[in-house]
Amino acid sequence: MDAKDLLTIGEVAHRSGFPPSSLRYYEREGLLRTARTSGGQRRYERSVLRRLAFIRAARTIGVGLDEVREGLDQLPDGRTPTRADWTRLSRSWRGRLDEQIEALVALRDGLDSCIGCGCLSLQRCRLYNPGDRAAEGGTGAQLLPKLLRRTPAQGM
Amino acid sequence: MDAKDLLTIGEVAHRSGFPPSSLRYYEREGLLRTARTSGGQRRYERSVLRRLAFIRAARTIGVGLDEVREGLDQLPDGRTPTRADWTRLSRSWRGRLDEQIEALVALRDGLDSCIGCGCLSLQRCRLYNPGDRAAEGGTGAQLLPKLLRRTPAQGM
DNA sequence: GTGCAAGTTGAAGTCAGGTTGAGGTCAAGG
DNA sequence: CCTTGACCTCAACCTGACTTCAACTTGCAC
Repeated sequence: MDAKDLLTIGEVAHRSGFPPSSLRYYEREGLLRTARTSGGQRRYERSVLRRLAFIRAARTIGVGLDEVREGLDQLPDGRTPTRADWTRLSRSWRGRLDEQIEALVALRDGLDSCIGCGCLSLQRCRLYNPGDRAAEGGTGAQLLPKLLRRTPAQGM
Repeated sequence: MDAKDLLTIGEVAHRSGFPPSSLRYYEREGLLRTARTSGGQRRYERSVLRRLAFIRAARTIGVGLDEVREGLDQLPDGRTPTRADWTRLSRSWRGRLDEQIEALVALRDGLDSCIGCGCLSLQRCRLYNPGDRAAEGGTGAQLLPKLLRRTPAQGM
């Protein structure tokens, strides 16, 4: 924890797999805090790697940065987060993952029956017309949570 | 199939659940073709509803518009698509869905073990460090296919 | 004390998948 | 014929998560 343990942005980038631009971006967005040298360069504590690991996992399962920030904000500010702290955070995603899986399985099964029947009917097909809403409702119900839609993710 | 069977954009919007703006957008993007009245207004064949149902299902499972277009392009141009045509298209998504589910399940199981061990370690944790690449590789392997990342999707 | 890789900033650009708005036109009922 | 709601186009804007750029500064090795 001496000053000499601090990492440069390049080192953090290398060890975390996030490019420096993302690290700066996360800082701007309030997900990370950094110390600075007298000259203004960022110096990261080792613990940032854990935070970044958390962020990566969150992003991977589709948690948006806002929510990630909320999660991270719940970590104790002074002391080093304990195992229990991280566990609590992770557990909520377990539920999210379960939901996502459930939604996908339902969709797959719906697709199966569609293939079976060959219908693809607006009127009858479960997959294409989730809420049995045929030619009625306005906005069109979404079967899957928005989370599950894909993202560009052209970088990395 | 008389001229009188044609639908206005408003009717299609209502029946399909897509807002008119999306219908116009899909047309610009080459996913839909429309007839026009002498005055330039769109008139849709009834079959567009089926196409739109397909598009909705595709989008729901995270297929991008490019790929949807490719799929639709494989439909016979002259004749009405048969059951077999739609089935062939749908079947390829079945594979995609299976992949997505598999990836999520793997992720969930990884998360389970993380919660179990409370580690969340960059060095050891499967979830946070998928490729066992700890502090080595440059870009950082992605556990999930890009498809699975979420998208803003603020509209609808 | 100098060279230069690595760091800094703010502004702007990118991507998909649309939406919104202004300003104008169409079509159908009365 | 006239009104009115539905429709038209084109351009600009939106979100989220970043990346890229230009112009400049730091910090460390030699």
